[in-house]
Amino acid sequence: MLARVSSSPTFKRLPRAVREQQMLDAAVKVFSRRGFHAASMDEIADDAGISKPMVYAYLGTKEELFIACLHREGTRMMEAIAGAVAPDLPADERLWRGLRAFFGFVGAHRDGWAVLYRQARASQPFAAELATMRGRLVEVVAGMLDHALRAEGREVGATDLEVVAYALVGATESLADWLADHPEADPEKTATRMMNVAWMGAAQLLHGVTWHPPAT
Amino acid sequence: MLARVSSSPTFKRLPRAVREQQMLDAAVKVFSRRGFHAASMDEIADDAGISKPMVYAYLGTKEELFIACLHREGTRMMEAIAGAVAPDLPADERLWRGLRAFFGFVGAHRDGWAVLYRQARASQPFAAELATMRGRLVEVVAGMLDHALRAEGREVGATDLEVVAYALVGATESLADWLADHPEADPEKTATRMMNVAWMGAAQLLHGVTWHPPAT
DNA sequence: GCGTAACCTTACGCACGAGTAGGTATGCTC
DNA sequence: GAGCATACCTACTCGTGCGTAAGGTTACGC
Repeated sequence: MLARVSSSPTFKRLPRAVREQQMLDAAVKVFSRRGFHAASMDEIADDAGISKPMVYAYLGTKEELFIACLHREGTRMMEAIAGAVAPDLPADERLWRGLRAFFGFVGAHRDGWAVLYRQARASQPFAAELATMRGRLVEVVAGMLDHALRAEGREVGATDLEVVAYALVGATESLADWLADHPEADPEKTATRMMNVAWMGAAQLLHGVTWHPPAT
Repeated sequence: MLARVSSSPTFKRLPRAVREQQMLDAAVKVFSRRGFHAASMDEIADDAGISKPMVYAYLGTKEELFIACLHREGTRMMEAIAGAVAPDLPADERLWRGLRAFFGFVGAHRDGWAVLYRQARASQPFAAELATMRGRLVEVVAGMLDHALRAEGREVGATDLEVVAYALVGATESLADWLADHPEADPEKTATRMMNVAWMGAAQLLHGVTWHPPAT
C-alpha cells in the first residue's frame, strides 16, 4: 500500500555521511530562521527531505542536533581563522588577518552563523559548548597580547590579560552581530574598524600607557 | 470546601501594584535561572506565592511577562547610568562614570540582569525590545565620541561613529557577562579595565591616529 | 536468488505547559 | 450589614511537538 508513488525523480538512498550533512544543513537553516525553541524537528526533517526518525537515528535528540550544528559551524569558523594566521607573523598582522578571516566568515554565513550563535547564548546546555569556543578565541587573543607584551619587556597579570582579551572578543562578536544585521555592510571594512578600536587601545597598553580612575 | 486551612500566617490580600512587583521579582528570578523557554508560568506563580490566573490577569501572557521584566530591569539600569553622569563633564569622565554605574548595576544584579539579557537576544519578539535599549546606549556613546571629536576639530562619518560605538558597547556587554560569571570579581575594577581598553583606543582615534590595512 | 543489514517510512503515545472557566472569599462604601 | 468590586482560588482544556514502535523497501554479499 502506498508503494512510493515516486512523484519526485526517484528518491535515491544515500549513505549515512551524506544524509547527515543534509540534515545539518537543514537544521542550521531552520534553527536560524525560527530559533531553537520555535524550530520543530518535523520541519527540519521535512526540509532535509527525510523523515523524522532518521534524524533521531543519526543525530539524536533536538539538543544534540543543535549542538552538532554549533560544533560543525564553529569548527569551520575556527579553521577559517587558523588558516589565515601564520604563527610567525608580528602580532598586529596576525590580529588583522584573524579579524579579516572572522568577519569574512560571518559575512558569508550571515543568517547561519550569527543567529545560531545568538541562540547558543540563551540556554544552559549550549552555553557550555559555546564557552569552549569562545574560550579558545580568548586564549588565542590573550596569548597574542602576552607575546607582544613580553617582547616589549612588560609583564601583566593573567587576569588582566584575560579580561582585556575578553573585551576584545566581545567587541568583535558585537560587530559580527552588527554585520549580520546589515546585509550591505562590508566584512573587510568592518574588520578594519574593529582593528582601529582594538589595536589602537591594545597598542597603548603595550606601550605602558594606562588609564587610572580619577581621585574622587 | 478546603476553606484555606491557613497554614501560613494568614495570607494578606494585597493591592495590585504590590503583587505585580512581587510577580515581576519572581519572574526575573525564574527566567534567569531556567531561561525563557524552560521557565514555566506555574513555577513563577508559585515563587511569587500566588496562583497562575493572577499572573495572567495582571501581566498577561508569558511573552508579555518577559517583556515586562526586561522593561523594568532595563529602565532601572538606564536610570542608574543616567543618574551617574552629568552632561557638563568632559567625555572621559562621563564615560568612566557611566561604565562604573553600569558595572555596578550588573554586579548588584548578577543573576537577574545578565541572564535576562542573554535570553533576550535569542528570539525575535524580544530582540526588538532589547535593540531599543542597546540603541539608546549606542546613541549615547556615539554622541559622546562625536562631541569629543568636534572639540578636537575633527569629523568622522556617522556610520564609522556608530560602528565604533557599537564595538564599545559590545565589549562592555561582554565584560558584563564575564562579571556575571565571576562572582568574586569587582565591578569597579572591571570598569577600570574596560576604560583602559575603550578609552585608550578611542583617545587614539580622537587624536587622529588610525590604523590602515597593510598593502598586501 | 536469498538473507541480512542498512535505509526509510507511517502513525502514534504521551508529557508538558500555556491559557481559561467558573467559583469563593475579603475588604470597602454607604 | 447589604452590595459591589476586587483579589484570589482550584481544576480543568487542549494544542503542540518530542521522541518511538513497528513495519516496509532497497542494496549488496555470497
